[in-house]
Amino acid sequence: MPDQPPTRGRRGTERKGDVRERAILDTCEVLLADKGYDAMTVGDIAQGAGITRGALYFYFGSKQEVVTALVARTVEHLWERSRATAAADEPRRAIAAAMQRTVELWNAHGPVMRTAIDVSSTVPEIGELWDRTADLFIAAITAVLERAGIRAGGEPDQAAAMARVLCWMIERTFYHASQESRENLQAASATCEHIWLTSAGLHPPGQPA
Amino acid sequence: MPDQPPTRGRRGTERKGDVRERAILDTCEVLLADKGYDAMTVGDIAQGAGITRGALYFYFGSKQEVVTALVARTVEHLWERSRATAAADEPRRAIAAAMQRTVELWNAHGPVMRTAIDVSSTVPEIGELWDRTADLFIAAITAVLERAGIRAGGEPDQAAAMARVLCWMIERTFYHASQESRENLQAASATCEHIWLTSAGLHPPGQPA
DNA sequence: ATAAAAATCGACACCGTGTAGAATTTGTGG
DNA sequence: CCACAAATTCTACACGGTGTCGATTTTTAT
Repeated sequence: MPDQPPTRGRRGTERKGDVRERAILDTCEVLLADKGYDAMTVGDIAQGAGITRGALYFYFGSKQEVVTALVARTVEHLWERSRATAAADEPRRAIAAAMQRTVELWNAHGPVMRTAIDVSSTVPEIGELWDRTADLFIAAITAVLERAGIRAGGEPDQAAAMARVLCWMIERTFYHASQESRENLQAASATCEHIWLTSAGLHPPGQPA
Repeated sequence: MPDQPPTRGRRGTERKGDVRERAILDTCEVLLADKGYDAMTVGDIAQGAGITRGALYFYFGSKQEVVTALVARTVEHLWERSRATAAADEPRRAIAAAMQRTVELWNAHGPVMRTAIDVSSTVPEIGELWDRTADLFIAAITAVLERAGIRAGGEPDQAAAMARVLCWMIERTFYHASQESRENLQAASATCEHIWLTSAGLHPPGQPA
């Protein structure tokens, strides 16, 4: 069991291995951006981190585990920030804020996000991680839609169904746009926001004509 | 085997290899649904088709080529049917028809479609195939949006931008829903259609309340 | 019937993965 | 400083899947 050894004061927790582990994850992120998931070999990661394959297997049981840890580290970042602006703000403002935060995350970690999506179907752990993240988003979108009065449809959870679809729209759009350029991502985000607002029945603020 | 052995008249072009090739592709589709892309080995495909690995490599140069051919065969099916209802019909009817056709394709070949998406980033040929298909869709959606008068926005191609986003929305939603059940897919399709209509400014026909 | 083309097979080399055990470093208390 | 245990690293190996090659058998056309 990972127990806390009698840590002196506060700094006893910085084992050499912790640094290596971070180095491995960092290298992995670079390689992911560089050559992609399947082209990236365990040997590459080890070499980038300054150790041999054998040593890497001391920290992670497999290539998948490395990437899983990297994805976890990345989306965790998102979960915390998500809790902040949960369903507090005014709808239009909440939407804009959420989109902006998401754009920033994709700008900073696009390759990791894209890889997570790509391997979600083949690496169960990553799939679950991603699904949980999506559920968070869907819940947030649902909240906004309901506040805008969307129960209209026959089924009781019309808002949830729409939220799910809108979530996938954003995911997939960001997936593609983040591959092109930051400008593209920003523009795509605006388009998504527009459709989201329209679907919620909220007219875009400064709409000419 | 339902084959015409008499090479009389016109049927001389039915080489034995053509049958095998189809058998390989069929087996591949079954295995894709059964164990997924990476779990599926070239040996598995060969065995399912009743030949050895070595023989399979006479027809296809690699596992990727097999899957590429399978994807091509599947989406080709779509291109033809797409040309029929190009931009002819009345908007609302055109949308409904397109969605229904797409639902049917995903019901019949869900695993192939999902695999195509999954490996699009790692198998360039499949990526191109899929992008071309998406472009077809985007063009069709753009046509509908413009007919509904969507140039409103500042940029000249607001309709195209929205169409792209809507296309990805449908793709991703179908990807997930087709994994669950036919009912789910049908329901998801309805939700997508609703958002599409709303984005086009066309009120859904039988809307209560 | 026969020769070219088409199709099939078995064996081999290559590469990446994951494991095992030995060897080395690091931290700690006597 | 020394010894000992835990943490860390290395080298070597076995396994499985891929793709290639040359030999061999089956089809097909004449």
